[in-house]
Amino acid sequence: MRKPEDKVCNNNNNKVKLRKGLWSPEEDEKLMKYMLSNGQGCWTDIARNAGLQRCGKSCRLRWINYLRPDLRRGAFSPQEEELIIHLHSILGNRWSQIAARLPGRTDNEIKNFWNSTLKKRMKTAAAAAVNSPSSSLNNNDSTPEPIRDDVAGGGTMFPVLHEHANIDIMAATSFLCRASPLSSSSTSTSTSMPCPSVLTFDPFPHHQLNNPYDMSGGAKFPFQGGIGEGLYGDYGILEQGELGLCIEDSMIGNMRSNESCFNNTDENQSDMFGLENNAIHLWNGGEWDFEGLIQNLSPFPNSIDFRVQ
DNA sequence: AAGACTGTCAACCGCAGTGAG
DNA sequence: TCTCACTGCGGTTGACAGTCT
Repeated sequence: MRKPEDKVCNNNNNKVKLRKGLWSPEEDEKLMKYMLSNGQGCWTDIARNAGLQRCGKSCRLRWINYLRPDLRRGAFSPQEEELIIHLHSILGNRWSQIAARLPGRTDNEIKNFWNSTLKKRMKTAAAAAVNSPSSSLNNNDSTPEPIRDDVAGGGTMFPVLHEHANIDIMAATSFLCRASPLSSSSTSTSTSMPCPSVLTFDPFPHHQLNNPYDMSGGAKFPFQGGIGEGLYGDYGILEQGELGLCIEDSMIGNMRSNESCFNNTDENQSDMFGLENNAIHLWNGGEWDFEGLIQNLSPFPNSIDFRVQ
């Protein structure tokens, strides 16, 4: 925690000493009273009108992260933990978006929780999975080991398999499945390594989510830029320009599966998709892109069977 | 008991996006 | 079109608390 300190700032041409550091109960009370009676507005004005020697930015942060009446305080529930893990596997470090799906929780809170607790837990779980005797990665079979980013190094939770000329979709999906720390159906956080009955993986690494794929001029290779972190669950979220690809794990053995590929071209919204009865269900009306997928999967085993549901 | 180490979390910083003038 | 203020976001810092040695 920072000690309160004063800083001389030029605020509206007036030399005003702005306080920094921890908020005192008196400051909290001033801000709370002002916000409850006047509501949200320009934070610079709020800071001034509430009689606080704080910058607007500091007031905003204090209100959002601590004073807001609708904040849910206390430890994260197991359900919340699982949701955070799941959402992070989809959204990456987009804490505000994750927080938006957890009522009463702030992005700062979730970020802290992730960095202090969940990241370590996931790393441990992933290491255990890789070191597991049952892991194919330790087997001396002929399956080439996918190249992966380290969990910490990549800043992401799950292994990232990069596109390489000889990447093997079978090995990749198998790897993701075995390395997955989460069950697709479990409702409780688990550190065991169940193999999900349905494996969904996101072909795009999280760091590319802000750079939606350019779908102009034909579909892009869905693994372009790397096979990304897995979406371990029975639903997911597609942002604009993202393709989704789902493979039913139980069919990996003979490389025949119920597959779908779609992309979301709506810049204003995310698409939820889910799996049910081996079919992909898409809400909000994403645009299917089977031709592109099939075309772009041509370098891969042709025994994969894609069907429109 | 005390110092070292580690975890937690509030708050700051810098950057990017946006809108008004 | 440009500038500037404001807002929101993610990364980082640093103080305190708890645990370990």
